[in-house]
Amino acid sequence: MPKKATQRANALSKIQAHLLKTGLAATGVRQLAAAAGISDRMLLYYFDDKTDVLEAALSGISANVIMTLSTAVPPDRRMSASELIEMAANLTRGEAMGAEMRLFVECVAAAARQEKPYEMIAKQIMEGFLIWIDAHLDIDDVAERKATAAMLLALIDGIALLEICTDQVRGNMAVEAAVKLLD
Amino acid sequence: MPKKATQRANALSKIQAHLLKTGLAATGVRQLAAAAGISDRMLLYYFDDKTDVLEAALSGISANVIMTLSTAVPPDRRMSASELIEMAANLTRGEAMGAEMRLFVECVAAAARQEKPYEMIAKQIMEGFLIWIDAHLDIDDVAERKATAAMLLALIDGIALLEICTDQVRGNMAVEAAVKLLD
DNA sequence: CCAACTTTGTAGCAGTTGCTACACATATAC
DNA sequence: GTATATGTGTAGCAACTGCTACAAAGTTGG
Repeated sequence: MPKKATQRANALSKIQAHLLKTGLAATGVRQLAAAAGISDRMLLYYFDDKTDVLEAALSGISANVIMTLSTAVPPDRRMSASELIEMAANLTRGEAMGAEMRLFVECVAAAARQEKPYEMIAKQIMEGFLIWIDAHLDIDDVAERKATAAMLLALIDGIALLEICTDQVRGNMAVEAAVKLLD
Repeated sequence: MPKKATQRANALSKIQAHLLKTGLAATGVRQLAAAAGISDRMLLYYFDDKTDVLEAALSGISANVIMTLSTAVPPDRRMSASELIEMAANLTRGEAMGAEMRLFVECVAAAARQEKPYEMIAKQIMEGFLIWIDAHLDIDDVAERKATAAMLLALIDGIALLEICTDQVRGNMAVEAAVKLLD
């Protein structure tokens, strides 16, 4: 059996934990290797290069995010925009996905400057989220549902941004205002 | 007369243009100096260090953003949330502030990892925006107005994020849905 | 005109970056 | 058992980072 593959997987999960905890601040090969508990030499033995590491780690996290979303709500469950925003806010702002959202914002920023592999990852999470919202929105008209989904996603992402810059209080206010308005 | 001060100011404006065009991707001292058309040696003669350069440049841009906002709408003009979101979206997504918003997102991401001086700048812009929204919202109840302002700001920022990751079409959809909903 | 001060170029340091060459070990294949 | 593939440590390279020492040139006040 290929020892390489299992050790690669092992390193990967440690690196994902590291990224979720510290964000994209420490993404040097030596720092990633240290987080995985191995030498940089071995990190680059398990992976092609730095981009390969980050791509694997982040797309794994992205998959987890989608997974978390889809297991949190039964696939056939539909709800109003008001209910949905409340549920989404609870998920994204709580322990379930708080770290992921922060990391996601950093990916989007890196995507803004066309850095690899962040562009792809940011898009992936964004699209996954959009599909999830769309699937659970209780709106028949397709165009209206898609537009509402885009708006709700913007709202969720914006609240994450708001909380990074200010505090959770302001986030609460925004969520409550949105729930009340949409109700 | 202090030649240093004027040349510092000159370098600063060129660096601001550079940042607005290329984002935070090229913020090395040599690259900033090149953007200003001077040697890195001189850049660090006009400024204390790299942080000093970025702080001066970004806080200047931040001031411009606030200025743009306040000159775009007469100070005593109040409007509904619907009108306001439409106006804000026009400003932030158009030529007036598009580049600034992208840069702002990058600052927030850098702020998320507590990098200097981005934390301060991101907060500055966010607060300025919040004040502007609050001042023009036609809602009497203070708590409700503050909550609505937070929500609208989240919406605007979220739309910026959405457009970075996907496209302007999705941004349009989100804006239209928001305007219709708030109306 | 000379001394003091401001401005500028050349060169480079010490640290980090992503990555690799080389050597050696261990395991597997025949 | 010998050859081939897989794994791992040591060392280091070339490019880059922010920053600075040194020296020379220009500018100014007396």
